[in-house]
Amino acid sequence: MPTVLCNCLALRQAARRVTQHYDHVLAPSGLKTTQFSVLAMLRRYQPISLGALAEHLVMDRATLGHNLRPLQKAGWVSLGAGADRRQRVLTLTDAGAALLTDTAHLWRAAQDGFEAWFGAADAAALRTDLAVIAHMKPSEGFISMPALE
Amino acid sequence: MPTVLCNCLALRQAARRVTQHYDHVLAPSGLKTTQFSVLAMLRRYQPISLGALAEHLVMDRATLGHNLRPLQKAGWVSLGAGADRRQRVLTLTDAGAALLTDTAHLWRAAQDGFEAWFGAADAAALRTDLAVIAHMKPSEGFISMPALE
DNA sequence: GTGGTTTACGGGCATATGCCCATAATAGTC
DNA sequence: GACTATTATGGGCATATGCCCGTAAACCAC
Repeated sequence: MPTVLCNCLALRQAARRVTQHYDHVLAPSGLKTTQFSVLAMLRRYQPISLGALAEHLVMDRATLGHNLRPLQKAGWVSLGAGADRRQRVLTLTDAGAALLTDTAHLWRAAQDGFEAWFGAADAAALRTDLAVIAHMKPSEGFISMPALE
Repeated sequence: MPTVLCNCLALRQAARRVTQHYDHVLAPSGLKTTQFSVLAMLRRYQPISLGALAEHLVMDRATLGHNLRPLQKAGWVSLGAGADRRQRVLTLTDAGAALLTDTAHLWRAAQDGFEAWFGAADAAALRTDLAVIAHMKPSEGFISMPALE
């Protein structure tokens, strides 16, 4: 088993492999894993601003903005105006909600397939570790810009 | 601590966050984390074909082909012809090797910064898990295309 | 209420990721 | 040796990722 020393490379490699698996299983729905994640998170928190949803997704605001483009074009997501006229409030359209419901069993299959191989308990423990990493803050000691400049 | 149920989303979120950290620290070198990984892996295995290097990186061949473009343009990587005229044999140029040497301390700083926060032993254990995931094969029971089609 | 600061987005740029298909070369078969 | 199958790569397409900068709105003094 080849292991790499770099924590970042190890994470990216694993993410690539697992994304391939989920993408394959989700393919019949026409959704990619990232898109499914956006829609699922949106369903949970709608109505919500672009920035707030990006935080939930641990994603750059601009990235989410770009990723929403195909979802709007497909008619799954609606961008309305919020009370604050700077904000754009996101909601799931009926078509988006229906698609999410229809795709749930595919996600379940991908999730079950992975956990059957890796172990459900191991997967849960791993997710906990990953959540800690995903939500770390520089103020907690994680140094993004060390004394190198 | 918000945790997500989806293993894939958890992995991608953590990968995004950690990539940001490494990218920030590597920024003075002009290299992104992915580019550093490609150059480092190439140094270790050169001379090597595109396909073989892609396997080491757990990356799609076409993706590596695209990622090599800016590295060639910058003069860090050289593509020569191999014994098999289908193959393109990759080697690190002198400039590429020098850049890698000069950037090593930045990668070390990023690595140390992460491990100081997450714990070196925990990070090593996590990398082991991630390596298992990155190198899983469908034949080992990981079902990429389940009985859904 | 004017002016400076912060916040929220969008556009542009570059890279990252991976699929599909086409092309070219090798290998295998008879 | 010709035909087929496999392998290695490149080009095109679409999405993913995140930076920077500009614009507009809200907030915050005073």
